[in-house]
Amino acid sequence: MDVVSPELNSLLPDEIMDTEAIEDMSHPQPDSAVVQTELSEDTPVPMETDTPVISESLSLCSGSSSTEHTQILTTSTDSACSISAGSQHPISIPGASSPQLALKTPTSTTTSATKPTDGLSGSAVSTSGLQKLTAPFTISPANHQIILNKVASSQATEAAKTAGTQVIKQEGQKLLVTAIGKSGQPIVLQLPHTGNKPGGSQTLGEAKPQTTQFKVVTIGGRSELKPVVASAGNQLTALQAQQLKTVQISKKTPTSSAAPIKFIITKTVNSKGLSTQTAVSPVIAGRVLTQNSQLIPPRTITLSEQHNTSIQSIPSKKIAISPLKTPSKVTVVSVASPTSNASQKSVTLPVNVALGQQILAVQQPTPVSPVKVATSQTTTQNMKQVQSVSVGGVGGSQYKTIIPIASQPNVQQIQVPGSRFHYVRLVTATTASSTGQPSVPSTSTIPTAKPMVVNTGAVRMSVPIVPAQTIKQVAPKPLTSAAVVTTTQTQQRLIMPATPLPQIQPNFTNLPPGTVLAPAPGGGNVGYAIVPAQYVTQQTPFVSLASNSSFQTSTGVQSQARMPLNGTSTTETAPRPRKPCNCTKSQCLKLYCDCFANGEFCNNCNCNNCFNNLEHETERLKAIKTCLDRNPEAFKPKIGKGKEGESDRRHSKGCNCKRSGCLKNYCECYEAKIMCSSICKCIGCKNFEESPERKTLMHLADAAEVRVQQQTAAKTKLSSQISDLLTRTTPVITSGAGRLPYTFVTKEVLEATCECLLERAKKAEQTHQPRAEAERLILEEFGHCLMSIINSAGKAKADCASINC
DNA sequence: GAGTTTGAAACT
DNA sequence: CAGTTTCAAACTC
Repeated sequence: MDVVSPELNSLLPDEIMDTEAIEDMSHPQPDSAVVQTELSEDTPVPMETDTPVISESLSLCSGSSSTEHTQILTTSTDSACSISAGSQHPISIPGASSPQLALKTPTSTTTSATKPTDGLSGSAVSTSGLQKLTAPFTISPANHQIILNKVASSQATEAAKTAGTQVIKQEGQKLLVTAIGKSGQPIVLQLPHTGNKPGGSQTLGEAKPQTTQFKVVTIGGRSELKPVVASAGNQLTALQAQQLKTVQISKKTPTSSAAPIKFIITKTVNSKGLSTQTAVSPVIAGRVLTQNSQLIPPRTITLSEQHNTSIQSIPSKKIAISPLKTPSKVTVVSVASPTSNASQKSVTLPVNVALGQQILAVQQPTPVSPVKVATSQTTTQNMKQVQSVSVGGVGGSQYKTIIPIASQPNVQQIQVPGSRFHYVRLVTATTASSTGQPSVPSTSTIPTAKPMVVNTGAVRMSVPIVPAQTIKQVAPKPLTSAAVVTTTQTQQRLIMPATPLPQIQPNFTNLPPGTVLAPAPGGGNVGYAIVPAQYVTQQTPFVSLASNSSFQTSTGVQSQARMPLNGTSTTETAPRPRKPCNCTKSQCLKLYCDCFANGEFCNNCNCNNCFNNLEHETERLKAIKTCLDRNPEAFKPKIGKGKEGESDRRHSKGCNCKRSGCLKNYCECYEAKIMCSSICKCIGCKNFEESPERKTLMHLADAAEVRVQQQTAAKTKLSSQISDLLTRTTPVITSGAGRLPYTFVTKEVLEATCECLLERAKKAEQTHQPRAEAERLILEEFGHCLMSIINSAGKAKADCASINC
């Protein structure tokens, strides 16, 4: 069930990691169920919960009962990893009954939870030979927190540090678990299954490994398949600004041991973001390992949180995942399940988790029910179920899709021209015979494609990162789309980072697309690849795969991807054709390079000394880190959501044009076809709503576009006519008895046709027709000639047939 | 296609 | 943070 390797966890940026363990329950409880959490034996773990969001939702709240082992644990170093109070954290797990498990912080409607006296207290305990949570903890519903160190004093903290223990401290309305453990020492929290205590929190009972378990918080540590594991790596302390908070949620279905459901939700929380950053972009990575049983209803897990700390002042508002808040959206899609068969690989997304502005869509093998993504919009919006995964770049918005990769299959990195991101194809090197040729009619071949086979051997997921030298880059031709190829194998490989760079802690949300997150070593067999949603939407029939015929495309993602997003059809989100770069000095490792800036590998570019490829993965990663250090938003789309009342889209930083009047493509605003906003620092800007120059340009551009469209339509029509002609004549020619001679279009016929065309041209010239009109007339005449030829051919065939009869 | 202009990115 | 330099794309001829 591991999702992110410790190494990668260390690389994860500060904004996203919020470790929350959520375990899907085999027997979902009704509303207002109390989630029973246990850190260890006799050690109750308070659960911050709240009222249920909707019916069929299981609320993990202190005032509710639950049979599930659920734990929300945040480990971070000096950072405030929090489950925002006042915000909902609904989690819905697709299932047959479609129950939803909702994690919410107490709202104003939850009176019981707001009573400080309702809090639980106890001692955090951890075993398994790992570090223990020795600090006492307390559930403080009033603060919407779980306080493990009830003595949340500096002395306690220092003592905990000295003891090398983990301290969960209270900080405002945040659930904070400070990982101060020894470096590399994982914190293991065992959450034995216990019964529910409806109506309030309760002391946790004995641990029951056989029951549902949670795997919580793996930071730097190697998470094993233990009930609850919380580990803190020393890498976290390397950058205080970047903290990790990881929650891994696993479920064991009592009814089906073979179908455990495990969720891993990771999010880094930037301590700075608590105060200043407005665009905390948590990343949720979830996966349903083996939820193959048809008896298990798909469930949707939806997590919502307020990602903007400034909103914390708003009490008990359901904030959430507002795609509108930022253009970035991360979709986590579980591509395949180890036990799923071919049919199961397709289509449905069993679990969709929307957290913050990201959507977690964990693909489920079972196509039983439609995927639901519960997204709670801003404060005025409650949970909103939408189709999952249908994400796509809109107007520069960047949507990332994290696809948990089924184990075993190799990963092929696919460069799709025109796309902002890299695509990762999962292939199974050992199942070539089973997978067969992709079901994609390859209208375009990829002779130059370099299929990247990441090591054909069985590679355990304990190998967090595939060495760069073991992979090759796929370079499909333009107009081709890559496909995520999934197999039923149990292992997988990943692309990036190809070289472990523990010292690098890139912002996970800002990781360039194409990054494949490695699962935690030894922890599981699933990985996550950040794949642009565009990729999903670009699943076109003419997807051309590499020469390796063993690859098999996953149609499931395709179908999902075609779903419109925000009312925008996939056709509207068609990626712009990426132009090849021409970098000469930057080695394509600086943001000067559009390829690099877009998170793409250079492909079919004209650059010199390019390092933006897998062969220079190390340098590339360093460059990414450098860029992120310089600007954490470096890889985020520049065109984001504007403030209310302003245009929907605006440049995140604004332009600084001085001489172009912001009416040339030098201006990033104009290039993005948006008007300059108040944040622009441009001089002599003419790119505003009422600008006559802008209107003129717009009109000209529109006229040009219309003309291009007309020409394209004419060409298309002509091509179609010619194609139709060929299809109608070819059978005649090659149909044996009814065969017409190839010489049907004789020299005389050609000459006559040319004469007709010339005559039409002369007439057009004599009548002083415009050139375009003349061309149209000539083409029209040509069409008539063709039709005459066709008709004659048909008559000849009929005559021939009559003679034969 | 070469040269110029431009503004973002990088650097100091 | 401001000024300067570098860089590659956009643009012009």
